[in-house]
Amino acid sequence: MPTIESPTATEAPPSGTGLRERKKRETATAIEMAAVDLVARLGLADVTVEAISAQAGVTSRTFFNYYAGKEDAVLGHSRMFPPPSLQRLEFRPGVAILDAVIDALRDEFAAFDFGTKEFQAKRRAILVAHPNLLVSSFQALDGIEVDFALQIERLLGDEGVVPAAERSREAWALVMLVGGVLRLAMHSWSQEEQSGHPLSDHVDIARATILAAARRE
Amino acid sequence: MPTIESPTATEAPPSGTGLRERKKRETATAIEMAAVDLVARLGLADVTVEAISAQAGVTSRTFFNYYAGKEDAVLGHSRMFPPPSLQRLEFRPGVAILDAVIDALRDEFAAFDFGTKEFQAKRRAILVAHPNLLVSSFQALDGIEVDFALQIERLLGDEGVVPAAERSREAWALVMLVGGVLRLAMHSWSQEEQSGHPLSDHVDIARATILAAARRE
DNA sequence: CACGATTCTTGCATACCGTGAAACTTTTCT
DNA sequence: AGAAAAGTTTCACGGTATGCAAGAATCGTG
Repeated sequence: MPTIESPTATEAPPSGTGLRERKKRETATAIEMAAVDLVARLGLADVTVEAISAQAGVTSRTFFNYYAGKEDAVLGHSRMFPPPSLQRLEFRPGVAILDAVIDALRDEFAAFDFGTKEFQAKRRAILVAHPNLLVSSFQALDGIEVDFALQIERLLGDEGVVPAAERSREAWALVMLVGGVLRLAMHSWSQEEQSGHPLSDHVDIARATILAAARRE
Repeated sequence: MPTIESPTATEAPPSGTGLRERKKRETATAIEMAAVDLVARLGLADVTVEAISAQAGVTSRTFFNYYAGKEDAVLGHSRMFPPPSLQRLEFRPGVAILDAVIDALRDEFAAFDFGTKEFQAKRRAILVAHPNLLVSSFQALDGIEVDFALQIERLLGDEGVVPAAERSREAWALVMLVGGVLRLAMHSWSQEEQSGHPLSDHVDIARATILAAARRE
């Protein structure tokens, strides 16, 4: 081995190790910043991938290696980094599955609050001007819902309340509920005047609101 | 008046009158049929707009007059005919707003069941192979959600239960709930083996499932 | 039915999108 | 240092989507 091993590094470093990984992250955020900046100033339609790439200092071909299009770049959904998964989520008695799933997704949402206040404000403005972007946000990220449904079905099995025959339908219902909660949270977050509460607060309120609405009927 | 009035036609015919309107509908369904047929056989990626247009007997330029892309053509979301609106929906005491809204959208869903059994089966197969299409289906149809939220807010005002300050949030929560119900219905409909129950049945089941899931927490 | 007005289709031109393949550069590992 | 792995660039290409102007079909009216 050439260099001295970093201490407590026997465990495989999952990310952030090495220059390569760091540069990848830098490129990803550079593109994301450029995309948010340009789209906030000119509008989604009047910004080309080429312009974003130029401002980020890469070729447009590289852009497409990271993001599938402007929309994903604005939202920060890079192809290079895996989408969230519920694989490691375990059932805990006393914790509602809906809550467990939403909590598990908090980290993903935290990424939306990264950067300066100005940056967040720009992104919020974009989401106000282009509400359709919210749809693809944290929902239907290319089959992610299927994974979610399977994992939730597994949790339902561990819970043991819902009969096996109903679990798939029930799991998909929960997926749709979670999706609704997250989208509502994104909506109120984007509508908020000035930079206010973090997204996680909006998630809590959104969950309470949707559950209350469902119970009112 | 040039021609003899058709009997019982004192009421303004809202649609389907005239040769022009009929031809428009014919062209729209011709494109839709061609799109579903080709995509079912070759897959979404291997079908070009040009191929769909050719099979439908129009130019690709005309195709784009009717649909924004293959996806919309497969789903039957034509630009020529306005998306559903809740403008005319009125509050009725004793009828839950969620139910009223869903009922009002039934007609749109009926359109999904049109055509031969084979045609419906083809479309179901497409939706199984391309679950992402479901996302854009009856949700976020280019700002339709904003209209929905406003109309639901109006209904909430007529109902008079929710305080005014909470109505917007509540309305959006209902929008997300309705969206979840419709998407769940579409999902189970598309997953169904063989041509089975009409979509409206799936809507009823989906609504019950989601509300039950929300109440279980 | 004949006329103008409206509406839809078409063809052309154009810009952008998104991907594959091969050459080249940078990082990693030993 | 040198080979292997990973990332970027260049080039090429087909598909997507829209604007515009000319032409054809339909509608309303006298």
